[in-house]
Amino acid sequence: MTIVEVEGRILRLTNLDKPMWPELNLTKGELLHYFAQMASVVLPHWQDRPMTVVRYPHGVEGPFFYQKNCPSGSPEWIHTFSTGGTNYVLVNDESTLIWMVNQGVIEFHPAEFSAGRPERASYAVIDLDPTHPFGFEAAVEVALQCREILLELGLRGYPKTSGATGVHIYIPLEPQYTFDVTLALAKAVGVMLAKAAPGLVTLERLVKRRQGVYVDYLQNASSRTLVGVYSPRPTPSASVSTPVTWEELTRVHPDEFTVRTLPQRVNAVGDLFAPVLTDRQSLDHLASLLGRS
DNA sequence: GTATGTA
DNA sequence: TACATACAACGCTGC
DNA sequence: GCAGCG
Ligand SMILES: [Mn+2]
Ligand SMILES: [Mn+2]
Repeated sequence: MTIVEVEGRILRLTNLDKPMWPELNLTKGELLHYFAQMASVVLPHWQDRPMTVVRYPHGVEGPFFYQKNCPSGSPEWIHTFSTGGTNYVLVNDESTLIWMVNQGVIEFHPAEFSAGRPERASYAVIDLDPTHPFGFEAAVEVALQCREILLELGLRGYPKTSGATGVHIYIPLEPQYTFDVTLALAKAVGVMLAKAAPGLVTLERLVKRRQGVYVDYLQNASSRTLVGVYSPRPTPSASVSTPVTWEELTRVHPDEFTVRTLPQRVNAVGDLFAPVLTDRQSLDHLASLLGRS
């Protein structure tokens, strides 16, 4: 056991040599180091967002479980937010982040709203999920189409890899729109994509009938979460959900962005998702499109 | 990974 | 003391 | 009504 001090708080870190990705010999200690390096970039994106996490106490090859409620026995300085009978952790500082990673958390899924305004979405999201044998390249093709459609609608979107084979496009918004509005927007974009690229894009909800890149517009709901930006994934490569520019989207592969490579990249290119925090857009000019659906 | 319940 | 168990569910959709 | 979905 190792005692560290983070932001003046004493943390007991356990099993630092435990392999979280045994195949890569990537330990919990190294994962903690990743988050220590990334904290200043990650925390603004997760601030005040009720957090769902996925824990792998024995590494990615072992069993996992989702966690929404702040567990009993957590430090008293952990901030929480209660809604609908669930007491969520707010990952608002580095000490909370480090404490959670020591608990075996690998995936962080922040809510799409802020605790301060739980009825209003911070962004709409276009979640592109390719089915087998379609892959990341197909998702990218749809993402680029999506960029054009959004621009025609007068909107700017910001892409990131999901860390698996998909792409997430965030459309940051003025915090005044409810989730029925963001759902209507994503659905309208999905319909336009399906029209522009039939055979490649699908809105089929039944997995066994689905073929192509699924536009998962139903992710736009207050009860839904998406893997957060800069969150690791329990993949063989220890990939990370990573913001990319539209220009590089066509020449990257999600497995090149990992727990081991991301700190260097962020030092080089900065936080490409920073605009998601500042470029808050209006949907008022789309009232007729989003009116009723 | 840790708290809690039960034998 | 030892061992088992919990740790998320919500709301919509298509049949 | 209920299974399927993420
Ligand atoms: Mn996805
Ligand atoms: Mn999805």
